Amino acid sequence: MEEQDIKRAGLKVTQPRLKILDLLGNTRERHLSAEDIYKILLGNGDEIGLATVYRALTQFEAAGLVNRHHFEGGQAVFELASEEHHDHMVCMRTGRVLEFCDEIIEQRQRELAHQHNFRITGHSLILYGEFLDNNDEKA
Amino acid sequence: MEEQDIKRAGLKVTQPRLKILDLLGNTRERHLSAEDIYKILLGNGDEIGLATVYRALTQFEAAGLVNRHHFEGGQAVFELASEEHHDHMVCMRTGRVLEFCDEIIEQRQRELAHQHNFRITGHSLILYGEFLDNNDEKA
DNA sequence: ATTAACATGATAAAGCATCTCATTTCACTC
DNA sequence: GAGTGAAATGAGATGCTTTATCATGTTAAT
Ligand SMILES: [Zn+2]
Ligand SMILES: [Zn+2]
Ligand SMILES: [Zn+2]
Ligand SMILES: [Zn+2]
Repeated sequence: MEEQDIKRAGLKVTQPRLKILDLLGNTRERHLSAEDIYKILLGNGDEIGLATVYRALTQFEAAGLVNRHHFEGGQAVFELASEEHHDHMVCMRTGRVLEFCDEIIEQRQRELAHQHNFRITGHSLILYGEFLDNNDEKA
Repeated sequence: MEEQDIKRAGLKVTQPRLKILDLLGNTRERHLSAEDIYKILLGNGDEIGLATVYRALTQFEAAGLVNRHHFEGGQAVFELASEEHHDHMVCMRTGRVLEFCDEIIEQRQRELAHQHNFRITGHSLILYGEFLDNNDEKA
Protein backbone atom coordinates (compact mmCIF):
# COMPACT_ATOMS: atom_id res chain seq x y z
CA MET A 1 0.00 0.00 0.00
CA GLU A 2 1.21 3.48 -0.78
CA GLU A 3 0.69 4.64 2.78
CA GLN A 4 3.27 2.18 4.04
CA ASP A 5 5.78 3.27 1.42
CA ILE A 6 5.41 6.89 2.42
CA LYS A 7 5.74 6.10 6.11
CA ARG A 8 8.75 3.92 5.54
CA ALA A 9 10.34 6.88 3.79
CA GLY A 10 9.92 8.90 6.99
CA LEU A 11 7.35 11.20 5.42
CA LYS A 12 3.89 12.23 6.51
CA VAL A 13 1.06 10.61 4.65
CA THR A 14 -0.62 13.46 2.82
CA GLN A 15 -3.17 13.75 0.06
CA PRO A 16 -0.72 15.10 -2.55
CA ARG A 17 1.78 12.33 -1.87
CA LEU A 18 -0.87 9.63 -2.05
CA LYS A 19 -2.28 11.06 -5.26
CA ILE A 20 1.12 11.16 -6.92
CA LEU A 21 2.08 7.62 -5.96
CA ASP A 22 -1.34 6.37 -6.94
CA LEU A 23 -1.10 8.03 -10.32
CA LEU A 24 2.37 6.61 -10.97
CA GLY A 25 1.14 3.16 -10.10
CA ASN A 26 -2.06 3.24 -12.07
CA THR A 27 -1.31 5.00 -15.32
CA ARG A 28 -0.51 3.07 -18.49
CA GLU A 29 2.35 5.45 -19.25
CA ARG A 30 4.94 4.46 -16.68
CA HIS A 31 7.20 7.44 -17.41
CA LEU A 32 5.77 10.83 -16.54
CA SER A 33 7.27 14.26 -16.10
CA ALA A 34 6.51 16.34 -13.03
CA GLU A 35 4.38 18.58 -15.17
CA ASP A 36 2.53 15.60 -16.65
CA ILE A 37 1.63 14.51 -13.16
CA TYR A 38 0.65 18.01 -12.14
CA LYS A 39 -1.65 18.45 -15.12
CA ILE A 40 -3.23 15.02 -14.86
CA LEU A 41 -4.05 15.57 -11.19
CA LEU A 42 -5.43 19.04 -11.90
CA GLY A 43 -7.51 17.48 -14.68
CA ASN A 44 -8.86 14.96 -12.20
CA GLY A 45 -10.11 17.85 -10.11
CA ASP A 46 -7.46 17.39 -7.46
CA GLU A 47 -5.93 20.49 -5.97
CA ILE A 48 -2.18 20.42 -6.05
CA GLY A 49 0.78 22.71 -6.67
CA LEU A 50 3.61 22.07 -9.10
CA ALA A 51 6.17 22.73 -6.36
CA THR A 52 4.60 19.99 -4.28
CA VAL A 53 4.86 17.55 -7.15
CA TYR A 54 8.55 18.28 -7.63
CA ARG A 55 9.19 18.11 -3.90
CA ALA A 56 7.37 14.83 -3.47
CA LEU A 57 9.10 13.23 -6.45
CA THR A 58 12.50 14.29 -5.19
CA GLN A 59 11.71 12.84 -1.78
CA PHE A 60 10.39 9.63 -3.29
CA GLU A 61 13.52 9.37 -5.34
CA ALA A 62 15.71 9.80 -2.26
CA ALA A 63 13.67 7.07 -0.57
CA GLY A 64 14.09 4.74 -3.53
CA LEU A 65 10.39 4.69 -4.32
CA VAL A 66 10.78 6.46 -7.62
CA ASN A 67 13.43 6.67 -10.33
CA ARG A 68 14.25 9.76 -12.33
CA HIS A 69 15.52 9.65 -15.90
CA HIS A 70 16.79 12.41 -18.15
CA PHE A 71 15.68 11.54 -21.62
CA GLU A 72 16.88 13.81 -24.37
CA GLY A 73 15.26 17.19 -24.71
CA GLY A 74 13.11 18.66 -22.01
CA GLN A 75 11.90 17.52 -18.65
CA ALA A 76 13.04 14.65 -16.51
CA VAL A 77 10.63 11.73 -16.30
CA PHE A 78 9.77 9.71 -13.23
CA GLU A 79 8.58 6.16 -12.77
CA LEU A 80 7.72 3.93 -9.87
CA ALA A 81 10.86 2.05 -8.88
CA SER A 82 10.55 -1.54 -9.98
CA GLU A 83 12.31 -4.42 -8.25
CA GLU A 84 14.59 -5.13 -11.15
CA HIS A 85 16.75 -2.58 -12.91
CA HIS A 86 16.06 -1.72 -16.52
CA ASP A 87 17.18 0.61 -19.27
CA HIS A 88 15.19 2.36 -22.00
CA MET A 89 14.59 2.62 -25.73
CA VAL A 90 12.93 5.91 -26.58
CA CYS A 91 11.05 6.46 -29.84
CA MET A 92 11.79 9.96 -31.12
CA ARG A 93 8.69 9.88 -33.30
CA THR A 94 5.96 8.86 -30.89
CA GLY A 95 7.56 9.21 -27.50
CA ARG A 96 6.95 5.54 -26.80
CA VAL A 97 9.33 4.08 -24.21
CA LEU A 98 10.31 0.44 -24.07
CA GLU A 99 12.09 -0.99 -21.07
CA PHE A 100 14.71 -3.68 -21.34
CA CYS A 101 17.42 -5.24 -19.29
CA ASP A 102 20.28 -7.17 -20.78
CA GLU A 103 22.51 -9.10 -18.45
CA ILE A 104 25.36 -9.19 -20.95
CA ILE A 105 25.49 -5.41 -21.05
CA GLU A 106 25.12 -5.09 -17.30
CA GLN A 107 27.90 -7.59 -16.72
CA ARG A 108 30.15 -5.92 -19.26
CA GLN A 109 29.69 -2.57 -17.55
CA ARG A 110 30.86 -4.09 -14.29
CA GLU A 111 33.90 -5.60 -15.98
CA LEU A 112 34.86 -2.34 -17.66
CA ALA A 113 34.45 -0.43 -14.43
CA HIS A 114 36.61 -2.95 -12.61
CA GLN A 115 39.29 -2.72 -15.28
CA HIS A 116 39.50 1.01 -14.71
CA ASN A 117 39.33 0.95 -10.93
CA PHE A 118 35.94 2.55 -11.06
CA ARG A 119 33.20 1.87 -8.53
CA ILE A 120 29.84 2.27 -10.25
CA THR A 121 27.10 3.93 -8.24
CA GLY A 122 24.65 4.23 -11.09
CA HIS A 123 24.36 4.24 -14.82
CA SER A 124 22.17 5.46 -17.62
CA LEU A 125 21.71 3.64 -20.91
CA ILE A 126 19.23 5.07 -23.36
CA LEU A 127 18.77 4.03 -26.98
CA TYR A 128 17.18 6.69 -29.17
CA GLY A 129 15.54 5.94 -32.49
CA GLU A 130 12.20 4.73 -33.74
CA PHE A 131 10.08 1.65 -33.73
CA LEU A 132 9.59 0.25 -37.21
CA ASP A 133 6.26 -1.40 -36.55
CA ASN A 134 3.37 0.94 -35.96
CA ASN A 135 1.67 -0.55 -32.95
CA ASP A 136 2.66 2.49 -31.03
CA GLU A 137 -0.35 4.14 -29.51
CA LYS A 138 -2.84 1.42 -30.38
CA ALA A 139 -4.53 -0.13 -27.35
CA MET B 1 42.45 22.72 -40.21
CA GLU B 2 39.58 24.31 -38.37
CA GLU B 3 38.90 26.71 -41.20
CA GLN B 4 38.11 23.86 -43.53
CA ASP B 5 35.79 22.24 -41.01
CA ILE B 6 33.85 25.45 -40.61
CA LYS B 7 33.57 25.99 -44.34
CA ARG B 8 32.51 22.43 -44.91
CA ALA B 9 29.75 23.02 -42.43
CA GLY B 10 28.48 25.87 -44.60
CA LEU B 11 29.39 28.48 -42.04
CA LYS B 12 31.41 31.64 -42.34
CA VAL B 13 34.88 31.52 -40.85
CA THR B 14 34.79 33.93 -37.93
CA GLN B 15 37.01 34.63 -34.99
CA PRO B 16 34.63 33.26 -32.34
CA ARG B 17 34.14 30.00 -34.24
CA LEU B 18 37.87 29.55 -34.75
CA LYS B 19 38.55 30.26 -31.09
CA ILE B 20 35.98 27.76 -29.90
CA LEU B 21 37.16 24.96 -32.18
CA ASP B 22 40.75 25.71 -31.33
CA LEU B 23 40.02 25.57 -27.62
CA LEU B 24 38.14 22.29 -27.92
CA GLY B 25 41.04 20.80 -29.83
CA ASN B 26 43.81 22.02 -27.57
CA THR B 27 42.59 21.71 -24.02
CA ARG B 28 43.45 18.72 -21.87
CA GLU B 29 39.88 18.50 -20.63
CA ARG B 30 38.06 17.18 -23.67
CA HIS B 31 34.60 17.77 -22.19
CA LEU B 32 33.66 21.38 -21.63
CA SER B 33 30.39 23.16 -20.99
CA ALA B 34 29.41 26.22 -23.00
CA GLU B 35 30.09 28.34 -19.98
CA ASP B 36 33.49 26.73 -19.44
CA ILE B 37 34.41 27.68 -22.97
CA TYR B 38 33.03 31.18 -22.56
CA LYS B 39 34.99 31.78 -19.37
CA ILE B 40 38.23 30.31 -20.66
CA LEU B 41 38.10 32.49 -23.75
CA LEU B 42 37.29 35.56 -21.69
CA GLY B 43 40.20 34.65 -19.45
CA ASN B 44 42.44 34.47 -22.49
CA GLY B 45 41.53 38.05 -23.24
CA ASP B 46 39.31 37.12 -26.16
CA GLU B 47 36.11 39.02 -26.63
CA ILE B 48 33.14 36.77 -27.01
CA GLY B 49 29.50 36.48 -25.96
CA LEU B 50 27.94 33.51 -24.26
CA ALA B 51 25.15 33.46 -26.83
CA THR B 52 27.72 33.10 -29.57
CA VAL B 53 29.29 30.15 -27.83
CA TYR B 54 25.97 28.36 -27.53
CA ARG B 55 25.08 29.17 -31.14
CA ALA B 56 28.39 27.99 -32.50
CA LEU B 57 28.32 24.77 -30.52
CA THR B 58 24.81 24.00 -31.70
CA GLN B 59 25.86 24.62 -35.29
CA PHE B 60 28.99 22.52 -34.89
CA GLU B 61 26.88 19.76 -33.44
CA ALA B 62 24.50 19.89 -36.38
CA ALA B 63 27.51 19.68 -38.69
CA GLY B 64 28.90 16.69 -36.85
CA LEU B 65 31.99 18.54 -35.68
CA VAL B 66 31.07 18.41 -32.04
CA ASN B 67 29.14 16.07 -29.76
CA ARG B 68 26.95 17.14 -26.90
CA HIS B 69 26.43 15.04 -23.78
CA HIS B 70 24.08 15.51 -20.87
CA PHE B 71 25.91 14.29 -17.82
CA GLU B 72 23.97 14.32 -14.61
CA GLY B 73 23.36 17.64 -12.94
CA GLY B 74 23.80 20.95 -14.64
CA GLN B 75 25.12 21.95 -17.99
CA ALA B 76 25.59 19.96 -21.15
CA VAL B 77 29.19 19.28 -22.11
CA PHE B 78 30.69 19.42 -25.57
CA GLU B 79 33.65 17.68 -27.14
CA LEU B 80 35.28 17.57 -30.51
CA ALA B 81 33.75 14.71 -32.46
CA SER B 82 36.25 11.90 -32.69
CA GLU B 83 36.33 9.38 -35.51
CA GLU B 84 35.30 6.49 -33.32
CA HIS B 85 32.32 6.46 -31.03
CA HIS B 86 32.80 6.21 -27.30
CA ASP B 87 30.87 6.29 -24.06
CA HIS B 88 31.76 7.76 -20.67
CA MET B 89 32.52 7.00 -17.05
CA VAL B 90 32.01 10.07 -14.89
CA CYS B 91 33.57 10.44 -11.46
CA MET B 92 31.07 12.10 -9.14
CA ARG B 93 33.85 13.12 -6.76
CA THR B 94 36.34 14.82 -9.04
CA GLY B 95 34.46 15.30 -12.26
CA ARG B 96 37.02 13.25 -14.13
CA VAL B 97 35.67 11.70 -17.31
CA LEU B 98 37.02 8.52 -18.83
CA GLU B 99 36.10 7.50 -22.32
CA PHE B 100 35.64 3.90 -23.33
CA CYS B 101 34.15 1.88 -26.12
CA ASP B 102 33.19 -1.75 -25.74
CA GLU B 103 32.28 -3.65 -28.85
CA ILE B 104 30.37 -6.27 -26.89
CA ILE B 105 28.04 -3.64 -25.49
CA GLU B 106 27.69 -1.87 -28.82
CA GLN B 107 26.88 -5.15 -30.56
CA ARG B 108 24.40 -6.15 -27.89
CA GLN B 109 22.59 -2.84 -28.26
CA ARG B 110 22.17 -3.50 -31.96
CA GLU B 111 20.85 -6.98 -31.28
CA LEU B 112 18.35 -5.78 -28.70
CA ALA B 113 17.15 -3.02 -30.98
CA HIS B 114 16.71 -5.49 -33.81
CA GLN B 115 14.76 -7.84 -31.57
CA HIS B 116 12.31 -5.04 -30.82
CA ASN B 117 12.03 -3.66 -34.33
CA PHE B 118 13.79 -0.54 -33.24
CA ARG B 119 16.07 1.48 -35.50
CA ILE B 120 18.73 3.15 -33.36
CA THR B 121 19.67 6.68 -34.32
CA GLY B 122 21.79 7.35 -31.29
CA HIS B 123 22.46 6.21 -27.77
CA SER B 124 23.81 7.42 -24.47
CA LEU B 125 25.66 5.23 -22.01
CA ILE B 126 27.09 6.87 -18.92
CA LEU B 127 28.51 5.11 -15.88
CA TYR B 128 28.46 7.24 -12.72
CA GLY B 129 30.62 6.49 -9.72
CA GLU B 130 34.13 7.16 -8.56
CA PHE B 131 37.65 6.18 -9.39
CA LEU B 132 39.30 4.23 -6.59
CA ASP B 133 42.85 5.24 -7.40
CA ASN B 134 43.70 8.85 -6.80
CA ASN B 135 45.58 9.77 -9.94
CA ASP B 136 42.79 12.10 -10.81
CA GLU B 137 44.08 15.57 -11.35
CA LYS B 138 47.79 14.75 -11.13
CA ALA B 139 50.04 15.55 -14.07
C1' DA C 1 35.42 49.41 -52.36
C1' DT C 2 30.43 47.88 -52.48
C1' DT C 3 27.13 45.16 -51.05
C1' DA C 4 24.09 41.64 -49.37
C1' DA C 5 23.97 37.99 -46.53
C1' DC C 6 25.48 36.28 -42.38
C1' DA C 7 27.39 36.59 -37.53
C1' DT C 8 27.93 38.86 -33.19
C1' DG C 9 26.91 40.19 -28.50
C1' DA C 10 24.06 42.54 -24.96
C1' DT C 11 19.97 41.72 -23.19
C1' DA C 12 15.43 39.83 -22.88
C1' DA C 13 12.91 35.81 -22.62
C1' DA C 14 11.87 30.95 -22.20
C1' DG C 15 11.91 26.49 -19.79
C1' DC C 16 12.72 23.60 -16.03
C1' DA C 17 13.41 23.11 -11.28
C1' DT C 18 13.93 24.85 -6.59
C1' DC C 19 13.26 28.19 -2.77
C1' DT C 20 10.49 31.27 0.35
C1' DC C 21 7.10 31.90 3.43
C1' DA C 22 2.47 32.48 5.13
C1' DT C 23 -1.13 29.15 5.76
C1' DT C 24 -2.85 24.50 6.27
C1' DT C 25 -2.61 19.73 7.44
C1' DC C 26 -0.93 15.87 9.88
C1' DA C 27 -0.01 12.96 13.89
C1' DC C 28 0.17 12.71 18.51
C1' DT C 29 -1.44 13.87 23.32
C1' DC C 30 -4.74 14.66 26.72
C1' DG D 1 -12.52 14.91 19.95
C1' DA D 2 -9.96 19.48 20.88
C1' DG D 3 -5.09 21.20 21.39
C1' DT D 4 -0.36 21.42 19.86
C1' DG D 5 4.05 21.47 17.48
C1' DA D 6 6.18 19.81 13.49
C1' DA D 7 5.87 19.04 8.85
C1' DA D 8 3.71 19.92 4.32
C1' DT D 9 1.38 22.75 1.04
C1' DG D 10 0.86 26.06 -2.75
C1' DA D 11 1.41 30.64 -4.91
C1' DG D 12 4.77 33.06 -6.40
C1' DA D 13 9.55 34.47 -6.52
C1' DT D 14 13.99 33.04 -7.72
C1' DG D 15 17.83 30.52 -9.93
C1' DC D 16 20.09 28.40 -13.61
C1' DT D 17 20.73 26.89 -18.28
C1' DT D 18 19.66 27.73 -22.85
C1' DT D 19 17.48 30.16 -26.71
C1' DA D 20 15.43 34.31 -29.08
C1' DT D 21 15.63 39.23 -30.37
C1' DC D 22 17.67 42.85 -32.75
C1' DA D 23 20.71 46.60 -33.67
C1' DT D 24 25.42 46.62 -35.04
C1' DG D 25 29.53 44.58 -37.05
C1' DT D 26 31.90 41.19 -40.12
C1' DT D 27 32.52 38.19 -44.02
C1' DA D 28 33.06 36.94 -48.69
C1' DA D 29 32.13 37.65 -53.24
C1' DT D 30 31.72 41.09 -56.88
ZN1 LIG E 1 21.31 -0.99 -17.08
ZN1 LIG F 1 11.45 2.65 -16.99
ZN1 LIG G 1 28.27 3.45 -27.12
ZN1 LIG H 1 33.95 11.93 -24.76
